[in-house]
Amino acid sequence: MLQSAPRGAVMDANAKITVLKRSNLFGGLPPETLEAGAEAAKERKLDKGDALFQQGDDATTHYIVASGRLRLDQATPDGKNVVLRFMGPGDLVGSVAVMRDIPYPATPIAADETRVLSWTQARMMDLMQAHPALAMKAINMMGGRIEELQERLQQVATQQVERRIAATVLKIVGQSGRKTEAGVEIPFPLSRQDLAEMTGTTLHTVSRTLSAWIEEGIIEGRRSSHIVIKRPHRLVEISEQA
Amino acid sequence: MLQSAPRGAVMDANAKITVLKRSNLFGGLPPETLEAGAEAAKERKLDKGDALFQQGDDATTHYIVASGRLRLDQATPDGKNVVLRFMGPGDLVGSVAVMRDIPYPATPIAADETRVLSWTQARMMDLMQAHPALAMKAINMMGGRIEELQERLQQVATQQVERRIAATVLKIVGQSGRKTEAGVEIPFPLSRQDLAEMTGTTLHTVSRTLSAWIEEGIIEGRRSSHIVIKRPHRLVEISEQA
DNA sequence: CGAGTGATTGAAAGAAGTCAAATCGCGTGG
DNA sequence: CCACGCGATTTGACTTCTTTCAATCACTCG
Repeated sequence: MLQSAPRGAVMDANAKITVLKRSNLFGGLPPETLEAGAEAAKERKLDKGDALFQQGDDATTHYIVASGRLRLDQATPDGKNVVLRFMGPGDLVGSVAVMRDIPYPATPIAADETRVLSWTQARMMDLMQAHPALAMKAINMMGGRIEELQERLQQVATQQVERRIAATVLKIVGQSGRKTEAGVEIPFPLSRQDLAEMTGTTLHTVSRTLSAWIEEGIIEGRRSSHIVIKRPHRLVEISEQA
Repeated sequence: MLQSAPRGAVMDANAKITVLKRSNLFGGLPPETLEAGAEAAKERKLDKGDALFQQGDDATTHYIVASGRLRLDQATPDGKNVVLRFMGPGDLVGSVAVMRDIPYPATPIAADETRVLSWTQARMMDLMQAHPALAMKAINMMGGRIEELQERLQQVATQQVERRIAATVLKIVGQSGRKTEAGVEIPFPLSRQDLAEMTGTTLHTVSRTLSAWIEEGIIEGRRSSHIVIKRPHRLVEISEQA
């Protein structure tokens, strides 16, 4: 029926509205705002490893993650890489750059098969004009991002590596953890390299640290692509240790 | 005349407008917006070392620095301290917390004698309602803060200490440097401890690093409260060195 | 089964932190 | 005006944490 729908599009209007309800930008707004937002949205599917856009591209589009997971990578001038954050359903991607009219400062890569909704700058402007609460939500969202960055800066600036890794794992667990029989599982692939680039260390140090945790029974066995935490409380202790 | 003006208030309406013109929030907005903003503003003077408010306080007030310099300190749960940034004339203080309705996440301390303008949450809301461009500017300001934090996170996560110190000194020079006969001067007191807390290192390492720079003739002599950079270009090299 | 990618681990080097002590500069009070 | 005391700074010696370098290993995919 919808001949113009992008390849791989499978979400109907209700599914889109459900996604928007969970999002930082539309969450808590009245139904007519959600409907207007859903109507204006396009859908796009990314396979694991695909980039949503490239760092340095002109920022023309707002995105919200519908399902799956994006890893936001920032390449440094000297060829290293920093993982700014992982983003899951409901998270806004690209909006800060679009609103400031600067190039995208990082590249979002699908950590798993991922679906996103998108709005052009113009459409989002119209939406914000028609629904002023959206602008307030945008401010709120950006404030949350600032808070998060300040916390990470503080961690990287003052804490030792093991604490940072513990805190990072716990944050991801808090955002995306799934309870299983064995413990809490991180439901998407998270490599040692990823953790290293999130915590500002090397994959070697991460590997050693996780090996020690496995030894201690804090997390589950080796070389499985999904990390399982068996003793979250112990991780909390590590993340708070003086 | 103005019996209700706070102690130490010395700015007339024009002086306030001049400050607003230079600010991130009001800069570039039409004269009537500036006038409305200036009219709604209160003034406050801080002596060196005074706190504008305390981390953890309810965020009820927006501030803009009129003159002087504030150091934004964040105390960590384990008793350390991180300097989030220095703020000078035109910079907004506290607004992120006010708009998100969360406690102030840090304490701004006057690094020197400092004057600020302030608006209650309600007054600022009225202003934003009456002048929609203000909300857009607020979004822009927050975006800039996010960018800055991402850059610092990247630095702390990937660069060695000397590079970070060099980059930090250069950033401060870019924001506040004054040219003198001897070189570029940072016109407010900046201790080794301050630099350490900005770069995530110890005052010992900062002291050693600056001593080496003095040795090399990059900056000026020791134990003077205002740092003078004699060879900025060399500092740029250090901040970019692989 | 072989290649390739990611992970693990040992050994050595290096960067920065900790501990400790001396020094300097400045303001205070005699 | 000068001695005293305090806080900031400098510096040396040592320790520790991380990284770097180098192999090896495990698992997955073709």
